[in-house]
Amino acid sequence: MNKQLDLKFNFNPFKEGLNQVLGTLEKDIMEVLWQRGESSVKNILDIFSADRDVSYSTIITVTNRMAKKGLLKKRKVRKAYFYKPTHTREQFYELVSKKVVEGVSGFSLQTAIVHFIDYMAQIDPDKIEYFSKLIESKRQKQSFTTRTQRILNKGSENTV
Amino acid sequence: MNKQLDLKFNFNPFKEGLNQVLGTLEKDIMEVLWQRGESSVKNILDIFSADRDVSYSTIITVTNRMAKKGLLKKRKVRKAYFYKPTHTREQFYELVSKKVVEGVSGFSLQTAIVHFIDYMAQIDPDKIEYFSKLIESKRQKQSFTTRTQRILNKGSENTV
DNA sequence: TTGCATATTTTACAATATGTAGAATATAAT
DNA sequence: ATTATATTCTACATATTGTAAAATATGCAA
Repeated sequence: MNKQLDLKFNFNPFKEGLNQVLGTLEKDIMEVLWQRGESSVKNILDIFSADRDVSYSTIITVTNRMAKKGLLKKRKVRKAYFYKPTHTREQFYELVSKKVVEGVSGFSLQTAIVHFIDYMAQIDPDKIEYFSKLIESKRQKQSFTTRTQRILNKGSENTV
Repeated sequence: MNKQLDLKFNFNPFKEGLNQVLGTLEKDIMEVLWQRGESSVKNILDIFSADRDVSYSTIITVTNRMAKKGLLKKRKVRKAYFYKPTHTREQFYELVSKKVVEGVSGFSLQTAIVHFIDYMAQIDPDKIEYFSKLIESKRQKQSFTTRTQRILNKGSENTV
């Protein structure tokens, strides 16, 4: 079915950015792959060597685990495997964001609403405008849908 | 300072309700304590015995870990310790919700907004109304603040 | 004060997640 | 066939959560 559903992750709200979802090494590998595109372990290691000191087998272990988790796809080329992200950076952010928003909304919608607006107002007041517009369009669609359904229902009632 | 900040947790959006934040046993213990109020390990065990089969020392281990994590407070009475939640159920939901909303907003505000509204529209269309009102009040406060600040700034400019 | 009932602490094992890497094994190319 | 390279296997460390036996402490009753 949907590949996105294969992806499992935890969200740590006490960390920052991608580290809310990925381990430190996982994140660094992901970044390399998003920037460079499909790469071998060697490739990844070459880019790391500058700043990090991590062994070949460590990278393999982690990339394989990431593949198992649905983060990466493997492709064999000669001797070596090449890895590439299952999703683009944008898709990934989408996925995570969506799942967490749904999660926290399911957890406590009322509270989530309030904190969400608070956060926006505090961090990015301009977003409130954008938000209002989005809401308006949703409301319009909804009332349209509602009206449509009412009509349709009446129609079927009449028919029955 | 703020006790709430002592609380650390992970959020698993693939689980449901309190299990998004707590382990299964942790959650069950928390539920008992919220319902019964401060209780001893014995008390907790008595309530469990009906459905669960878990040992005394297991409960102790877990309650102590929960105390260490900031979920519970211990109080010695005679031989035994009594535990009670650091936060009420409502406070706890507040806390978690807030932290996760802030977390996911920091992760990707734009995306979070969209999915948030989508979720509301889909699950609880009426919430959109409530939401709009909240937004409106925020906008009002903001524009008031902005106006006030503009005036204040002008004042200081004039003064300087 | 001694001993029992009760409670805690200590210790430890299991599973899962993540970081780490040596050793053994496979494989491609010369 | 040998060598360089890559993978797989195995394993250890830390962290979280569930689990509990064994050892130890403690309060009370006789």
